[in-house]
Amino acid sequence: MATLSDVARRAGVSPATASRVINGSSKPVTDELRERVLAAVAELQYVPNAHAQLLARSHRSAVGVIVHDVSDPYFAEITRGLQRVATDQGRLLMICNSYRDPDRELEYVELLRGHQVAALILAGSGYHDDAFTRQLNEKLAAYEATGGRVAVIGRHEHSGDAVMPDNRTGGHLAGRELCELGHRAIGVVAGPRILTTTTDRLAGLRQALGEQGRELPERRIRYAEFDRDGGAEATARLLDADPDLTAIVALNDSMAIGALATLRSRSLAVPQQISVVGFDDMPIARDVTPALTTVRLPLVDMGVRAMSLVLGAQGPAPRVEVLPAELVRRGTTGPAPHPGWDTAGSPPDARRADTAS
Amino acid sequence: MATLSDVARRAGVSPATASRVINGSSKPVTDELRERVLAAVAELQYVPNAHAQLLARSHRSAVGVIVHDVSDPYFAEITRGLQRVATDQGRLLMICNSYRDPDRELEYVELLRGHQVAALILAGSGYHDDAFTRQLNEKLAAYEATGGRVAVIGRHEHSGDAVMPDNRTGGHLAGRELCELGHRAIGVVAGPRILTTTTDRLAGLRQALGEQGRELPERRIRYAEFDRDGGAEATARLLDADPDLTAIVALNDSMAIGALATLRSRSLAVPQQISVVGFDDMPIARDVTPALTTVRLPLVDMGVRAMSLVLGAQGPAPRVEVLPAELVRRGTTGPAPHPGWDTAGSPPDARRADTAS
DNA sequence: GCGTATCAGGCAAACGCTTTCCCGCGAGCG
DNA sequence: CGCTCGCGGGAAAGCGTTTGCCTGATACGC
Repeated sequence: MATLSDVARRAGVSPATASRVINGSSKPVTDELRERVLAAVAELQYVPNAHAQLLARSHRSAVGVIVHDVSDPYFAEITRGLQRVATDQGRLLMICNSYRDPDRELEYVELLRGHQVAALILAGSGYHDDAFTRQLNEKLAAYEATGGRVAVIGRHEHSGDAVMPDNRTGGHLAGRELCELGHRAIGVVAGPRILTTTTDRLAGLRQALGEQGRELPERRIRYAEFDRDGGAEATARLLDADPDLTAIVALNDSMAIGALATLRSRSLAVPQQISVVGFDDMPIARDVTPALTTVRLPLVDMGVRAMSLVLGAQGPAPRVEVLPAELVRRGTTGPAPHPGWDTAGSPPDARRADTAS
Repeated sequence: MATLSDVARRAGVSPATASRVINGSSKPVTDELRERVLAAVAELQYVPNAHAQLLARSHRSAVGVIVHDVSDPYFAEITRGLQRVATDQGRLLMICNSYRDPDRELEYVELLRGHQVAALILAGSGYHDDAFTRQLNEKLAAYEATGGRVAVIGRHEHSGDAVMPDNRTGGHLAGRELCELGHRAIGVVAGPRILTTTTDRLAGLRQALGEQGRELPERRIRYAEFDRDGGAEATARLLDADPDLTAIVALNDSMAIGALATLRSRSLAVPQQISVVGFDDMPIARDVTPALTTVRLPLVDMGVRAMSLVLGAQGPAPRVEVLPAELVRRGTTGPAPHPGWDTAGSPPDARRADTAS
């Protein structure tokens, strides 16, 4: 690889001058030398060594991002928001997938710190795991102590800046909607119980049912991976145990899509026989049939806010921005097929009052 | 940030020794000193400066990847394959999104070169743009000249190692299938015509029709963005111009999903009134209703192969691996509603011979 | 007891760049 | 005409590591 000195030599100038020309230093350079340097750069196909540059100007500019999985639409949307702000400010993003492995998350914090990122953003649910939470907090504190900025998205265990989707209210919205539609036998297809996102959403749901004097017994909840197949499988287990369910809340849209697949394979009509509510409002939600009723989270905006927090002025106290959840009614929800006084029997095939999308 | 010298000072050893302890050099160090260094590392929360390390040991280890958009399922799958191999070999991946902007692609090649990546993988369609192709080839050649390895996925304009999905045969499969089902009025929802992927798939399709003595006139093709909304819009334009279409080929699954949305909004029954074939077999294809008939590409495998090529032994000649496409029949295709001898009129609503999924 | 082989550990030179500081030169001013 | 000032350009000191090489000490053989 050609180096700066190669360029300088070829142009007949000092490395200092070459450097100044190449990255437009404020120090003036005569046009003639500038030309010569530029010519040399072109001839040698010179590209500065990024590591050497970053070492020399100890000027942190990149931002590190740790998500569970960028290819998961939830994070893809958040990342879009992060990118938008970062690009506007000429920042490079280093994105790492933890695949929901706490250890990997810890490793990535170190890695990114080692890469001298100016800030660190952790997106995605936290874990109910005190040992891990403590470790992570220590690492983040150490990082912040050296001037690094930190923001988290969707996890409350860290004390710094945070952007929080209102998972609890979202769960509440889903619960209330189903109650109002007359559903009583509601099953929940949940993500891993170790995730705070799961428990937060569950708590809101439970509260909504509670307000109607109902309960959400543990036997009506199935925990599985937070993806399509997890949703399919959990739904199957749920139906096996309790075939009279009239509604299912999936704690994210991927799981909801899996739930729909299972329902389809069992020939259960949605929403005539059973209603389904998702969570997140991923883009695909409107394209399944029937279109998915779900709780919308402003994902892109969450990314935008988090990046703004971290690149903006350092606040005196840690700031927490809570972003609202919103119910989006589409085609997978409808009135409960069995009125409350009827607890058994399959729904009459007549009720085809489709609430089309 | 604590530096190696800080650690060394605190442990009462030289930086050399500290370094040796920290990255387990082959050079022996007494247990006592080792302990002291390790203790200092822990106390200071020391993390080595990655840039300094990469500068010092001029040992390229990371691999650069340029894709159109990781959050697009097509690339997400490919990336999964890339990751798998890279992780196995302890390589870090730097992934960049070009968002189908050729200039950005060029920039990223430079950026990654600057970051001293050991290899470069470009995934995603090439462009019908000679000036760009030449420029890219120059840059890649310059990079290879300095010992970098290069592989491309799904583009033939580069002369180095390549992994190619068989787009042409895939298009052919889709075309033949529809012909065999008796479709004559076939519309195409295509991606941007500047992409080689678009034209390759189109060429295969055209050939299949040609073998049946049919044509694919330009008026039955609409070009749009390679995503859901592009597909929806192109389908609308297609139907407006030619309401008698009995089948639509979308050149990728995202577009197919958009096509289905448009058909639904126009109350056209799929596949009874109109058939749809997608391309790629993204995970979501089986979850729309009806499930999408599509041409499967071994996306993960493409990633695996490309990374293996680039990390494996340098071949004498550039290697090209062509991976086969395969038709996956699901629910969106069925026999043409109008027999060939009838060229007008809307389909009789009686033919409900659903080929269920 | 001396010389040599062995071994742990330190010194210092890279790695490729940025940037401060300094120097020489020509112009402007008194 | 001499002095100062401004300006373009170069020398060199880092930035934080790694690592080849050297040194001093210890152990060993003769």
